[in-house]
Amino acid sequence: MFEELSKTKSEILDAAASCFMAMGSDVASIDDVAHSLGATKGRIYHHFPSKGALTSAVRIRATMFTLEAVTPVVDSAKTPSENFRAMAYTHVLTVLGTLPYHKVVLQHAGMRTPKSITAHERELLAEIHSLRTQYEDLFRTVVKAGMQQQEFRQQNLSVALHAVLLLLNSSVFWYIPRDGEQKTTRHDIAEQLSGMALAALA
Amino acid sequence: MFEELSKTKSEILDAAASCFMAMGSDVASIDDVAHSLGATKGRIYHHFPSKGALTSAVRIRATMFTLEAVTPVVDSAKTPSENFRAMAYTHVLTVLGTLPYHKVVLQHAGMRTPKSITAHERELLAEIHSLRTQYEDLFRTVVKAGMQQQEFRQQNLSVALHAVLLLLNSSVFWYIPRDGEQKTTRHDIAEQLSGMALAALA
DNA sequence: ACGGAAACATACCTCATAGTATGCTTTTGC
DNA sequence: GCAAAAGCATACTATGAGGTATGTTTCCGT
Repeated sequence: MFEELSKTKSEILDAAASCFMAMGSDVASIDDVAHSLGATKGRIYHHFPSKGALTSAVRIRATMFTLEAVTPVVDSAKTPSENFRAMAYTHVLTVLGTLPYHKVVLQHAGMRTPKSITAHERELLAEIHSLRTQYEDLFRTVVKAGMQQQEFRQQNLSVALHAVLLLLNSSVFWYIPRDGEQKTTRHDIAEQLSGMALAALA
Repeated sequence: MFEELSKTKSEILDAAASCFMAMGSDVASIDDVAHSLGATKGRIYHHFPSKGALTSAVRIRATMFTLEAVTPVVDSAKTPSENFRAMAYTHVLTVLGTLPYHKVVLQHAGMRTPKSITAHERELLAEIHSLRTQYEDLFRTVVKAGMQQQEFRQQNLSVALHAVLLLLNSSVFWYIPRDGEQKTTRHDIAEQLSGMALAALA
């Protein structure tokens, strides 16, 4: 399940994510990704069987980033409010650190499966769905607990969950990494967005 | 500027928006749109010079829907909180009523200009940017006033604005129009999301 | 050092799709 | 009623991009 990713595969994924972020994963061609690496198609098709598999790998890794970062911050001893705030803050900070990957994820948000698809790609899409569900459940559990303990307002859980998660991802749509990139800036954004998300629930 | 849209043009735009929503505006072909109308490419290319012009027309109309719906609800006599809540509610309700159009808009959110582009398409993209800026300013003004009058929390305006607007659009990603479609459902969603957006600011 | 496998590059094929050129049908203006 | 323009279908072209087959180099184990 958790494939070991070699150095070159990681490089290819980084380049693919950047290209897909800039041009859109449907518009950007394999040649574009290869050219951004100073290479040719052969290198990419040696490691990935198809373009769909490549984009799926990017989306899987994106969810991995946030999943591995947010999971350990959940502390069953703390209150739902405290947990949610810490999770939200970590989420935003992680997303801002791996921006291209998550921009690809949001490009495919709420889309149907592509026109033609192989069996292998179907498995990858199923894995993506599984990972995203697993990650969403992380927040769903906390939000649900918060509502039951009267810390959060009583309202439709799914609607509130998706709304809050999208609010936390809002920076993906406009954030542009600066050259002299201070951690304080990302910190401020993560602080503000997590605060807004918490307020939207409470 | 405000082109009169004939009956057939409106039909084509509706079909295009539905196809683009289902398959993605890059994946769906002109033939797909034409086939969903029971027609052929000739009909579409007679009314729109290129595919880029068609998608731009969809995006323009999407912004028009919300712009024309939300603008009249702003009442300078009311408080920023009251104004924002009414605007947010109207926004969500309008979006849910013209869902395919807004799904196309969000597909293109935060994307660079396509690879090759004509002069006419450049004008359309400029018009899209102008309309969206005009619409965002509608909310920006209210949110800014709310911060100055201490009704809203003091925080970065642009970050808060984009976060709240995306929260209000969150339903686009998961909402599926039901067959026996009660207005109450849409009303509930709009009520909840506008309430969450207001709480995120206050 | 050497055989073989991995890691690429190169050249080519194939096909979907945006766009065009043309012809037919219907409506409209006078 | 008739010419002319609008509305649309059909057939075709052209090109970009996904994918493959094969050659070439680098790396590694023994």
